[in-house]
Amino acid sequence: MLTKDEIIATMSAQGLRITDQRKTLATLFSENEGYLSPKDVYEYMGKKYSGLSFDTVYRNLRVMQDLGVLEQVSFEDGMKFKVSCNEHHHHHHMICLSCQKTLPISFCPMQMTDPTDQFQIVEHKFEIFGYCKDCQQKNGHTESKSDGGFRQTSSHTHSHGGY
Amino acid sequence: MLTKDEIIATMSAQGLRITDQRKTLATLFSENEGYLSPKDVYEYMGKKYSGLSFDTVYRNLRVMQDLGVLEQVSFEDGMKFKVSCNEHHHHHHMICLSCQKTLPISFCPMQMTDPTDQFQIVEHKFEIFGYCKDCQQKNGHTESKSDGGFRQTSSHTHSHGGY
DNA sequence: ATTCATGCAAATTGTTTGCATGCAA
DNA sequence: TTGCATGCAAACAATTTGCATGAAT
Repeated sequence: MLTKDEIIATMSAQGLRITDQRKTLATLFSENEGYLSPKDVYEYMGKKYSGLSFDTVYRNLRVMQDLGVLEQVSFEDGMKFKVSCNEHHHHHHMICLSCQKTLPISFCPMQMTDPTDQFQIVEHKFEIFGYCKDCQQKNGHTESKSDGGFRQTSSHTHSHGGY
Repeated sequence: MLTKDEIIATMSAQGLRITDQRKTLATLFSENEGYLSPKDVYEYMGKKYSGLSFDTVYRNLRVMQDLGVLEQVSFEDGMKFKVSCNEHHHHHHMICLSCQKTLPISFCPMQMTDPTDQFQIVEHKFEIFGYCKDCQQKNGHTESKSDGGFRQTSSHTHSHGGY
């Protein structure tokens, strides 16, 4: 993941001004491995900046995502942001359903071309959801399938069959 | 995919009333393999029902998704709905970036357990995006990576490397 | 006849935009 | 000092809710 300094350096290199808010944003995202909603960010920042406005949060999130220091992902309950990986090789993610931490995995199932040849493949998505070591211990998530946590999209989420 | 009659039968079996609008919804989704936004549905239905209101569309989409006859997926540009697959085995999807048609694929990359053993795996998502045969011919989508079509989430969408 | 579905209006929430002021460079 | 960043207000879009009426059972 990008560090705070890498984030700031990138923004500065692109001609953006390094305001105090943006420093705080860089810190927040570099120290938090999970996904954050605009509201999460607003509430966190609001503790430090009394007159904070939502539109500035949105603007900065947008700017940082355009710059590539943040990644934007749409979840069922809206858009969320996380700091970009700086790994330059192709990789996928394991996402914790409890703390939303994401771990990169280098395994990619997409080595083959489409066996049916029906499709011109452009891109793919492969994500694993579960509970990370920390959250397994903290919350005793040993039952699995507890529906409490959020989850990305509902596509074929209904459990037909094992994994 | 579920047929119109299967959709209606399911709704009826659950005690829902089969109104004319709901019949039309069943027809619309059973005859359309792609994802539809609430607005898409509203506009289509509006042609037939002059006084149609948006909230009824939302209510029916919600009801049908709760019943399991529709699947709801969050895209970058909002929620979309498609008729459920009635295939009961575990499977994944290839989604056309042009017409949004979805084809089931039986290949599942998730046969192995987590090699790093860091994660208690609960579920996973594997989706392939591209252009189906029809759209390749119609639109000459041979270049690939044209950014015109919609695309689900932006997670590791930035193209670093091949597949 | 009962109960649920619908339309209407309004409320809520999420997000964007225009403009004047303030601050980083 | 100059232009971008911010706060404020307002616009806009997506979605939900309360209530009275109408239709399916």
